[in-house]
Amino acid sequence: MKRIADSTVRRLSAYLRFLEDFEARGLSTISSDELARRCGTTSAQVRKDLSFFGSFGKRGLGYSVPELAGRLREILGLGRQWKVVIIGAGKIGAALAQYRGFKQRGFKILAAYDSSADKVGKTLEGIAVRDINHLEKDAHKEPPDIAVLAVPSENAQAVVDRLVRAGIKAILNFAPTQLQVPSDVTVKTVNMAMELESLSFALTNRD
Amino acid sequence: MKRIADSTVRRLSAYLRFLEDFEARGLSTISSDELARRCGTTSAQVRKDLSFFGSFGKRGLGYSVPELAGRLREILGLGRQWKVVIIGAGKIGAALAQYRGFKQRGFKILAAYDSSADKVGKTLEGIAVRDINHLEKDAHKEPPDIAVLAVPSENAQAVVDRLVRAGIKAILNFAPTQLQVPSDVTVKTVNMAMELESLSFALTNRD
DNA sequence: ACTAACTTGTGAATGAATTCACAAAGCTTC
DNA sequence: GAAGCTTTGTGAATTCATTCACAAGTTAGT
Repeated sequence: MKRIADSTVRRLSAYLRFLEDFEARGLSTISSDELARRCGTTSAQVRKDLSFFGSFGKRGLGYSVPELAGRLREILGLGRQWKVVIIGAGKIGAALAQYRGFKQRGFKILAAYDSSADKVGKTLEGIAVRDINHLEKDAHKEPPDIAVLAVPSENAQAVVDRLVRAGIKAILNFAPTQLQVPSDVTVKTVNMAMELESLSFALTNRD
Repeated sequence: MKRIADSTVRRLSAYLRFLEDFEARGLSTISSDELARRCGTTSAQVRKDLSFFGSFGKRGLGYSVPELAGRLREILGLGRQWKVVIIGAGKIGAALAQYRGFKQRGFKILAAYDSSADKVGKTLEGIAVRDINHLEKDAHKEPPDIAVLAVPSENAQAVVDRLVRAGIKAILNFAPTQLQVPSDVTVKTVNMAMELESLSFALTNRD
């Protein structure tokens, strides 16, 4: 299959979110034009994005909302349950542990890990905080698919090396640092500082 | 000035973060090649990114670390203090209030706002939680530059409309929804669900 | 002062993503 | 079943971003 751009995947995700709202309101079809308006893009873009995966619409009519939502879930790999571990039970880790979106979208949090003695053994929103040294053994018993990395920048690369050795192929990184991983491991970085600086740039350089 | 791509701005932000580390270690010059390696890009990309704003390096030698860091701060608009308000004192709002990066980068949090009676009047990490109905009056006295939006999706657009009317030109949005704003207002959206779904897609569609 | 080794800055070339534009196909009305 | 209105799917054209490649400037060694 042709390589799909990251920007395309992000839009598919936006389309799905909107379709789920739309479906809940009982509406059964939608045109690329309306979907585009609601998701901040253009109808041509919507159709091009979908065309990479097949043709799901009816000319003259539009798309069946439940069918398109189902196709998008399938494309995005949301048909199955993904197993997630959270690394780092500090402030960000704790905030993530209570984030509802994981369960809603079929992401199951297996455990959180930390190295500090005053966190290990506690629970965060029903999630056990385990000693980071149990990571490899636990991962061997029940391999996680995704690791959410919420540790200080200084430790991030060392933890990533362990995660990679433990066989993890997908990392959501909250540490504001560039991570080195082999090419079969996918990393997405969420970086508040970067977003704030983009806004600062935009405010500074507007006409 | 020529329009600068968002991807460029995000890289500048990454370069700056790295230069600050590098400077703290007492190193005084760096080549585009090393900067690129540390930030996950190429030397040509580094030089092209910088060339939009001037020429800061010395041929044969590289860049002065403190000078380049200074230029980047200037370009990114970090020379001044930006005033920030947080809208929504729920879990995400509370997590953001304690985020150190704001102060570190010169972003001053003026206040948090919420509509629920059991939050208003409390403080979050030394930040007053005020009634959302005071927003307009407060903004008139001391106009915020940036609003961080941490309210439920359902309310997000209504709040944004108020923010826009109050004169705010930059919004960092944590609600997983597409916001409508006039073209002179910049929005950056941080969307966990989208990142997770990108990872799910990558795991599902790898060769 | 000359040579060798580096490294920048930048047009030109390439590659990637978005937009255009229109034929093909579906519905509705008469 | 024909005319009129709608909307998809997709090559072609365009716009945007990255990479190439090299002249020009700098340092160091002899």
